[in-house]
Amino acid sequence: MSRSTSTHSHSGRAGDGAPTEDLHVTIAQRLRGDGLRYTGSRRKVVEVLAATDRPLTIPEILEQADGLAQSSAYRNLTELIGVGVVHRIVSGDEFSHFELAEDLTSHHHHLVCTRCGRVTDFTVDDELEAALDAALDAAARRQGFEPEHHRLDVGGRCADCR
Amino acid sequence: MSRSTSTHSHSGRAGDGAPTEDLHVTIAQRLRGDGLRYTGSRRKVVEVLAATDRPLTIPEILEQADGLAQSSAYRNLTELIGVGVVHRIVSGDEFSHFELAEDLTSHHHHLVCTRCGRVTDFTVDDELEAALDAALDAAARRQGFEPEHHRLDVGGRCADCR
DNA sequence: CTCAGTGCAAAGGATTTGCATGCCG
DNA sequence: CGGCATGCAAATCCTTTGCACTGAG
Repeated sequence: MSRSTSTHSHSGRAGDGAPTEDLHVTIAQRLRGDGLRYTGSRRKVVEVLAATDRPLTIPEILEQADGLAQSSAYRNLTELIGVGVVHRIVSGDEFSHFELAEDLTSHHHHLVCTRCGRVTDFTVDDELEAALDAALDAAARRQGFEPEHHRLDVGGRCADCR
Repeated sequence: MSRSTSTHSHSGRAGDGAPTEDLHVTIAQRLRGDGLRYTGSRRKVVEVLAATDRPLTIPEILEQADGLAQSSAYRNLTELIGVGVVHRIVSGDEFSHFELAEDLTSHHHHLVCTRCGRVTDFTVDDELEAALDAALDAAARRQGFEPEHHRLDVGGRCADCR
């Protein structure tokens, strides 16, 4: 839960200095809670994900995590997903995209380019989000469904592919 | 493209009699427009999808399309998707789910069970849907993104898996 | 020391594709 | 008849897994 107290909402850059150090502390704790270690590889993966403002694919992650084996990347991500630190996005037929879990960043949605597959984040007005949440909850329960989260993707052409 | 002028929105059941006959006419036309044929296999696939009220997987489709080869089912679905008659849903790691395109049915969203993978349809209030649509459009364009459609999925536990 | 983590290579599994044949128009 | 459609089997390709070794506590 711990809504990260990070001063800035991880605008884009970062991933190095100390501003996000508490992020790593939080993650280390969650992993430890499951008897897992926050190794250099895992931290590197997290740093790569934290340094960008959009979900990344395995190839993109490996590109920045010098020397990390592909299988290790997949395994690390699986563990991180297991402790709720990372979220996986499946969008299309290509590679899956990975991002830090929303409770480590903030609730947002995705713009998925139907041409190049690129995924970008975006948010909607809080008020609308609340109304949406309430409506979804009601509609789901009406069918005996217990809602846990919602995912809102907008498909279309990104600025580069228009 | 071509906002179909189909009169009714095909409620749910059906798939046999004549009430949905114009659905097949529409589909046949779209296929023909691309030099493709509306064969028995393809019609069968469409009938299976039209006869249910939720997206189906390839195994589920094959179960009802007696004798159809798996590769043909995939190929038929690919062609049908190509002419905008069928839509593919990727939700998780398992099989993809397929459903008739929204302009042949009606705009709706999905409840995806995180345990058994089952996908069910649901809709939200028209007013909220309109507000949502406007907000998404604005947010997308703000990033130079040309929105084409939106997909709203709610993850959670279905009635059987609670 | 002990056990989780890692790399490498092989296995898995949903989906795609090559090829010869069947069938609609 | 000509070309799309279909089956079957083999190939793809992202992702997972087996195994032996390395490393952190």
